[in-house]
Amino acid sequence: MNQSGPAGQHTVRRHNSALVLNTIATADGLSRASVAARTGLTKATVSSLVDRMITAGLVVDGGPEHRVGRGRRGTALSLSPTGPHGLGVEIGVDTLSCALVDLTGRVRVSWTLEVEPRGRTVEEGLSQVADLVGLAQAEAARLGVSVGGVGVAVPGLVESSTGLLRSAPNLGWRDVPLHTELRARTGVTDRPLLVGNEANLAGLAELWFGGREDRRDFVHVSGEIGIGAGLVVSGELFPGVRGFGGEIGHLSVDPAGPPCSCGGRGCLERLAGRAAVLAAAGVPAEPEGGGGDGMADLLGRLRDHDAAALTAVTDAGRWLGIAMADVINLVDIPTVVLGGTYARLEPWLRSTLLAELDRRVVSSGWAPIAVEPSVLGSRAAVQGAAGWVVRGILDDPEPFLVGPPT
Amino acid sequence: MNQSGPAGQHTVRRHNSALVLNTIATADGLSRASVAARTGLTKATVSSLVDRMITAGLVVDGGPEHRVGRGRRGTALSLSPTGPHGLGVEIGVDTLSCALVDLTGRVRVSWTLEVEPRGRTVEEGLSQVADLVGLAQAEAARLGVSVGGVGVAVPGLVESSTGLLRSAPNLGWRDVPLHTELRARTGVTDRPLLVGNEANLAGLAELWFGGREDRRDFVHVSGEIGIGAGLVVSGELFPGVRGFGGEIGHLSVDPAGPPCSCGGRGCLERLAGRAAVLAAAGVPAEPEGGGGDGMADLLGRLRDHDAAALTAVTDAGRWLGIAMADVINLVDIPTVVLGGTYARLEPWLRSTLLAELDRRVVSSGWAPIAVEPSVLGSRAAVQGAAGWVVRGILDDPEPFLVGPPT
DNA sequence: GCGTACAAATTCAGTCATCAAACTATTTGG
DNA sequence: CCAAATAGTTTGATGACTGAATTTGTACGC
Repeated sequence: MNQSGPAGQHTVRRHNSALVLNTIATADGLSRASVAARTGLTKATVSSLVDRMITAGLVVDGGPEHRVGRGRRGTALSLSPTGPHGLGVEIGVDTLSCALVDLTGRVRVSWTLEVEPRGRTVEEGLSQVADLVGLAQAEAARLGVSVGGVGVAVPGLVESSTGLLRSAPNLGWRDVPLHTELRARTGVTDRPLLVGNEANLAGLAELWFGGREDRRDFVHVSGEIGIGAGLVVSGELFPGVRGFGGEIGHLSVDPAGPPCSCGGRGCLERLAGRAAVLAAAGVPAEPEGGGGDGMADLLGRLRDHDAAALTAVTDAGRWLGIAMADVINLVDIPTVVLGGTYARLEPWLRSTLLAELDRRVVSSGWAPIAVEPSVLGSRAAVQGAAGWVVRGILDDPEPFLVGPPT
Repeated sequence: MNQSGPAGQHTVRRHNSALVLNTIATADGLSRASVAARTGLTKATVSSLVDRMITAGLVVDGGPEHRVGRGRRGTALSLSPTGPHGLGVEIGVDTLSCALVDLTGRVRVSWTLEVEPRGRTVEEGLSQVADLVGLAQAEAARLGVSVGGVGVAVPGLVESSTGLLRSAPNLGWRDVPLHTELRARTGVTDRPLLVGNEANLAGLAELWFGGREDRRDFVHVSGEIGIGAGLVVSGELFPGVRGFGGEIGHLSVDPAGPPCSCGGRGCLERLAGRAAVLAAAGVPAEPEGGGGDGMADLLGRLRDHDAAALTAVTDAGRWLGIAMADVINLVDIPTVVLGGTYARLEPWLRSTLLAELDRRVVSSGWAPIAVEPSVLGSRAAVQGAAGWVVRGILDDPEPFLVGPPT
């Protein structure tokens, strides 16, 4: 049983509102009649629901549609570009990013701040985030749109029930009550403020904005400084019980391998993480303070067929393959999407990765596994964070639909 | 969006019926008033719903409750022991089991047939199953109860959308359309006939009948001939996209380890499976045709503090720990339940297993992991299969609640 | 140029499940 | 023996959907 409460007519309304709004979202420009046909609701019901959404400013009633044949033309419905926006923030290791995204998923404005990497105190970090949110809210006001909520992406383990950041090794943060702190500092108290893991949100961004409406099941691997993953199943994130899911960085791919900072041995991150790959390829170490772009260097070497670079990357593909095989055997997902750094390395990783998958995945015989590079760039996580808010609205628009004055 | 269809009043009824029935199921002997209080529904609504369930024979109106204090006594409601039963079947390697389970989860009758291990053709196997189902149906008729559906547990990969058994190495079966075949052979066409993986169903059995109503999140490891797992999250099985989830038998715990029949190297099953542990402990090989009980032998040696046996089992615990750490890092589950063979070995496995978990699980620092032996015996999978049917009824009783004649 | 066929959208009565509140039934405490 | 408390039923109101009829708008045929 879905431990949910009692249902009443309002529940029906809620459900159908979401259904109609999502239908409009996935197929822009539908008429009321087509929405009715697609959803199985009556034209009358759809009209009633759509009217409320129009008065609430979530949907706009465009001009008449273009269609051949006789009969009256329907009016094209679309998500309102001036409806509530999602505000996404990403707390990166050396950047702080922010984006305003409208209901259709389009990025309206985005900022990226270079910040002092590491060594930042929690206090500094939080006030920087609060400032940025304030800036974005001002911008939203200038654009004349409201902010429907704030989503925050963090490179660490976030307890979903409390919004507590348990551990973010790359930031050097531990046990920071992000949700409470940011509510207080940003003054966002009457709208959702969501905090989530950066890799998970990047996965969701890929789902929503990656142009793969057909693919509703995949693992999105995002290799930035650490390695994380987002498991997307049936078009929804699978975050695990407390929200710590998808932590593939410390899957043990070689129990006899080199020791890792986490205490284990032969962790994926230690063997196929950015630092490990660059080192194995012989790329000079990146200075701690940022600046040097080892990845560009590596890509150059790969294009020049540098032997060490090629070996380093194909080896990484092998380790990644072992880890992904584990993931697929465990949660049975047919597609691997390579994001972050791995997206750019995909051409060179691909063959060894696929070879390991074919060999190790129990179901590979009759259900081949697809490997694809992500189409989103480094902004995936911010977009995911903002999109999270937008999704929340589309999936439950009821709070925005004030009762009609009648 | 939960790609579900339109909602109407009937949807509300459905939801609330399930809610009320589940409330009665989890707390036997409640009165209508208490159900109303717990669910948040009105007394009037609860009365109306309960009445339908009583006329449908799902619920019985017991005598007045015993309670101190003033006020009228309520009438105790319980699940009807003569309501529809779940019929579970387990196709094992050398056994064929079957059980009739009532709505409360009690096993009413159960059979176990020893059958020729392996070498059985699909044809033979299927007709044996059909015969057994026929037998059980006859018994149900004799008891005067109806069969609400049939659940079948198989040691192999079952595609959940089609009920196709893709592969069952230990049976030697491949690509058997179990669902269609069994529908045809058993004549069960108007009631659900569900086919699922044995390890997954054992996990569900642990959830429903293991007396752990509080624990709604765990991995259940069942080590019989092969090693499988059931991931239970928020009180529901997580079967993966196509139903092949939980295949931990071929997680690679040692990439440089011995080759496995699956083509990989150092698979968990190869290192910590029953055969491997027995061999490492120096227990004489079990004859192919069954008979010898190597496990009893092993347990004897363990109690006698036999060095080889102890090392074999603690090593297995270590391998299992590596695999479980991967599982937990990936899907973030706080509890490991050891079922099947491992339940009996738990006292000896425990410490090395826990040690690996503590070391490798990223979240172990602030969220300790519990390890517990299963309380269910070898009948777990059959019970799970039967319980699956019962759950289906409790979670959607509507089909059984014929409209009142009024 | 005009009527007819056709499709979109709205209107309105009907249905149905919930709720709130009043009412009946039962039991205890004073 | 009555007042207070609790269980369960009855009744009318509310709200959301449906289905059919109606209105509005567009194109095609003559």
